[in-house]
Amino acid sequence: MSWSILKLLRENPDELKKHVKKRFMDEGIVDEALKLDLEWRKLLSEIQELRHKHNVISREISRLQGAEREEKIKEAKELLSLLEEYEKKLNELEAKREEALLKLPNIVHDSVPVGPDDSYNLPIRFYGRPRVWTGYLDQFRQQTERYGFKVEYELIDWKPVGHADMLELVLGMGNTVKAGEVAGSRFYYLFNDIVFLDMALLAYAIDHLTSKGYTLVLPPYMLRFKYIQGVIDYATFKDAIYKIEGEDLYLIATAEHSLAALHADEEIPEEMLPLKYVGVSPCFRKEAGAGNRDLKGIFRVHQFHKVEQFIFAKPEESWDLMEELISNAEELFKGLNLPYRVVNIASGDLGAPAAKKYDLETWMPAQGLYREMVSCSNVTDWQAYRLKIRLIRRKGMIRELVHTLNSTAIASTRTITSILENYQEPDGVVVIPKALRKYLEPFNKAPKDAIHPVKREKSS
RNA sequence: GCCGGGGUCGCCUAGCCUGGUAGGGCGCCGGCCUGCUAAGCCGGUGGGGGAAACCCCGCGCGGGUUCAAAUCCCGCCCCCGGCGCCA
Repeated sequence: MSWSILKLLRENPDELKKHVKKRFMDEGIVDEALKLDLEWRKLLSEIQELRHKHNVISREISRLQGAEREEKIKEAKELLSLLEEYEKKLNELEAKREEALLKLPNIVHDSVPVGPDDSYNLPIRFYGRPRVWTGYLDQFRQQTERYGFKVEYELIDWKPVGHADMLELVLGMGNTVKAGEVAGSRFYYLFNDIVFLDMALLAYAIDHLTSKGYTLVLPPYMLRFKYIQGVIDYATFKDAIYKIEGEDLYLIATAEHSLAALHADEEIPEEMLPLKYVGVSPCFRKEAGAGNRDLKGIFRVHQFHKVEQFIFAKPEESWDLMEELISNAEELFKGLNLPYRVVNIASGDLGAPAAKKYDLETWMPAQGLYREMVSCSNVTDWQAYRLKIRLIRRKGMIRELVHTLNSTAIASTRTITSILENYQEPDGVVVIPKALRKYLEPFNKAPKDAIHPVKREKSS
């Protein structure tokens, strides 16, 4: 099993450094990993030689009798005490090497824009006709024309109410204050129409993707450390992952995690690939690194529902399949008629697992910004190495690591915020996207055409 | 949670009591043979180190006993059956 990153580390460390440098990470991690790998291999060879000697003697003993036998047993014992020393050193070295290897990020694909942060993210296409409030026209242009795109828009002279105020004040269908008391900030209670909307969004995404042949999965919401470590890097682990006290269990931050683990330690015949899944699960995130960003409302929260696409692929197919994933997500947002752009994420803003990442960002009329709704990554063999997910080539029975890819289909609360802003009328009514009506139909009390502002009996 | 049975190469299985290089079947890969096909025959079929020869490791995971552990001992995980509890 040959991990592309380890191969590159050994054969061309300078090339690997270039990739690390593109991410604006410390190249020292490459030197460190290389050094430890070399030391480990050297010591391993020495130990294997000693073990060999011991094995030879041990086999002799079984054929010997009397004094000769006693002599050999003594010799074997001496070898063992030497080995014990060496092996202790090896174990230490091995742990350090492992740690160093797990720190290595994926390579950066050639098509990824190079830059230290999200300001270098590159929009590659736009869809829809955003509603732009006159006050935001300049910044709208900044987010479109600066990149050479001429995006048609509808100019409006009223400023839409932000999603957070829409939810709690205008519609009266959410309560983050009470949730803050009982659970903390970034939690929420949602009521009635918004809950139906949440469910309808999930059903819409599930329906769309299963129709395309994706296998529907309800996965575990918790995983053991071994598998969590297999799917994310340390930074994500620290910022996002909740632990169950007293148990080796961690709450997933996305169904991606459980879906990746679905084939851990397995060999997949190449003719079975690609394996396409659509998972639905709650997502739990600490948002530890978020500071005060998006503190209001339900845009950035500790728990939400998400429909997630996940593919296990042959390496030669993964880049085409990444395009399939993002276009699936685009179909969903086109269906909702939410104006969006697709952004090629800059090298410095990529997570360690991803070789390339697209975000789908919808226009948020009340913020005057395109905001992330979908994240779509080709992780190549980064997760497969950690989880030991291999494919078998029929020709020659060769085993190699699969590529894994993941993409949001719909994240419920975030998409709701987008709907609250984009489908908002001046009178506070929120029109329901036509594509969702079908999924609201089965419920008597679910809204079908629009969500109406709360009636305030004593208001002026 | 308790009692019992189990976890061996991609899959199935032998070996465990009685410690001494893990055997067989299926599948798959490569080859031979056969006018085609089937059958048959031979070899291969886990991970790692090494330029190679070759060597090391590997029987759910982790420890222990031993010159030597799939095999004996301890802890943990998972599966099956029974009992209990419970949505």
